[in-house]
Amino acid sequence: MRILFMGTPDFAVPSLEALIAAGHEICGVFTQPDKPKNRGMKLQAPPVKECAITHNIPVFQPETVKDGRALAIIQQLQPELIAVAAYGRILPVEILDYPAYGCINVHSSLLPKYRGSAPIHWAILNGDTDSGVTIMHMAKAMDAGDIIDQAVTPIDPNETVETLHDRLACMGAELLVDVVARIRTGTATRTPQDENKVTFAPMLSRELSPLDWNRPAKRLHDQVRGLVPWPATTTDIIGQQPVKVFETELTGQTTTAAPGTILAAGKTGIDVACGDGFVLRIKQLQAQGGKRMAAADYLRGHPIKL
RNA sequence: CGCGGAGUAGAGCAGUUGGCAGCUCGUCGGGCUCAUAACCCGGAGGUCGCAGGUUCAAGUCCUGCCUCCGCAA
Repeated sequence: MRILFMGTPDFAVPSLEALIAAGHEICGVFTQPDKPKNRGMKLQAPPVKECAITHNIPVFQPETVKDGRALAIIQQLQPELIAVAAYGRILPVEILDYPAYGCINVHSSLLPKYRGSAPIHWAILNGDTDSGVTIMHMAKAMDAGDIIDQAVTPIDPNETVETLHDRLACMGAELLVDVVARIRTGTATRTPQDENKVTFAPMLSRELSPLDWNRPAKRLHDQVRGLVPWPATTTDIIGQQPVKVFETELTGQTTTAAPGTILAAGKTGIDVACGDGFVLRIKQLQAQGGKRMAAADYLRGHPIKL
């Protein structure tokens, strides 16, 4: 099938590669413009662009898709289908309506749960035990289109956004190829979303970072797992300056110490009392100006007196 | 030229007004113990990121470069 692909970050790359591998004709790739990023504000190409270039696929990076120029490009490319994965732009109806087979999207949640930009993070932040991917038709409202198919995966109680993200990206790619095949043969179904079950996964911000030790250990553990690698969690109970916490472990031990009390600091990590009386062990952290390291490594240069 | 921090033993850090390169952990050897992520004794391990410069003398001061990290996006 002649497909136009739209996507930007790492999450979208497996989908693009899967479509290519499945033998589809990718007539073009839309991705966000290179942006000044990181130290030195150097221009950085989105991962999808890198991927498209290595496959010699024409790349388009319009500043906006809402003026007529994007549509004009699409009309020239004449895709039968537009496949979108984390493109980061809202498509106007003229574009949604253009391809004969419509526009479909890979979304990293089990819609209608977690519409929005950070579904993977919120699934973990909320302590969900399941997640998944949805392929749906695109509608005017964000992530509100009819569902074509979904795939479920359990969330391990200790896994992080990083591993779930990668897994969902692969699952999404696989399901996307599957759905495209069904669309071609006319066997794809579409199921409207239950509007009563809609929830949203808003963008993350650094305001979510501080760890409140008055909260239960499990909730703090979820917070840590759900915010790596960015914005990560922070605490000021270690050292002079706040440190970022990247990995924790529920020890299952209990304590009567006040929340936020450091109970132990050694080779296994830093044990902290939480609001529900359980102990949370910090295993990996990052001090200001330093790099991410095991708590034990940190302690060698920054001993904690109990 | 967005702002700022940092490169010193395998790891994490300290190193004052330039004056013998240190600490904790690990590692190796030995000892103690029913036992250890325990304790005691001993040892090895450094081109102080790279290249120049100043100096009797540079980890330390000056210049350039490389790499890493935080903020901000």
